[in-house]
Amino acid sequence: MTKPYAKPKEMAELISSQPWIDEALSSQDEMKEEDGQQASYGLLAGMNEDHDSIEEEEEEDGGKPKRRGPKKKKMTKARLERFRARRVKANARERTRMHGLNDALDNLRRVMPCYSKTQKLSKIETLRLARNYIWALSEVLESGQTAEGKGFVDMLCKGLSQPTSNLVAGCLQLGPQSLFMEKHEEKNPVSDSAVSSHSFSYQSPGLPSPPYGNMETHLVHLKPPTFKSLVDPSFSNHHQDCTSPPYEGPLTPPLSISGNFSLKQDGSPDLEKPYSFMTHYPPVSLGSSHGHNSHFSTTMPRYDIPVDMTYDSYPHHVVAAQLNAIFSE
DNA sequence: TAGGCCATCTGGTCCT
DNA sequence: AGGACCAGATGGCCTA
Repeated sequence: MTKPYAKPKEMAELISSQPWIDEALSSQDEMKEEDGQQASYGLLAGMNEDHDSIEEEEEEDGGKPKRRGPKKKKMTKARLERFRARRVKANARERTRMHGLNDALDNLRRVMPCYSKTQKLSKIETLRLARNYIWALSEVLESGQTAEGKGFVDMLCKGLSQPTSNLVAGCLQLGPQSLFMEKHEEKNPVSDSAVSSHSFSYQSPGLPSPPYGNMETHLVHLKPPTFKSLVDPSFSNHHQDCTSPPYEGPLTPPLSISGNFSLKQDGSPDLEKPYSFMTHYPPVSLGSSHGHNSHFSTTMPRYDIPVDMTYDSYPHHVVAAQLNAIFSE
């Protein structure tokens, strides 16, 4: 793509040498007011092109060689008006689109192991942590190990910046109680207790001694409230907070533990390689409770899940539903 | 002050 | 034709 913008210096020269641009710039100011945003150089650059085309026509009159391709029309006042109107509309749409994208990203932040209103993860770190989180949970489900300890934290922090790693590790040091408090009182566990007050610093090799968070701390942190009732049967409906509506959408697409990540040699997910969703899990209801799944390790919480639900079909498809809810807006 | 992050504007491309 | 999506450019804000 060629660079469509006039540099400030070029612009200044244009303005000083071409009175017609003054007029155009004043209409830029109008656009700025209409749009409520800063004026940029694009329109000016575009008009510069038009101006060039006018020059070309003049040159052609002067007998110089014609340039191939369609002639550019002069930027008449009517065309300029239409162009401006189109651009203003397009800008508004683009802003709306980006706001939607940011909202989805915010929803994603809320279901990450460390969510803080005051200390937001950057966009790129949010996506990296989300990738790691899904990967780590999948590993936990596949291996039947507990979601605690250095290994889990290591997986979560893979490829993250040092500050984000500190944030995550700090969050995972909190027990479920703290997370409940955080959820209900909108407190910030990171800045309030884990990081700020203790100057906690996570080093990937050589982690501080346990206890870290466990599976419960992760699941209770998740929304919708289904997760809380899953890990704590006493957590009935009246405990469900109102910060997010319950997810009522379809539980698709289901995730496959082994099929979703191409792993590198060191075991980390290889995002360069495409993966395919495998749809071998039938939709299941989470409402009933007919006993427990004996495949979970003894350190895992006991889940009330239907008997027809197998080990590898249960929690990660809930995670999938969660992700589905996030991105289905 | 440099660098990171972000919001916005913009033109190009693809799709309906 | 118009909208969605994308990537480049730009300037503002913040922090080390």
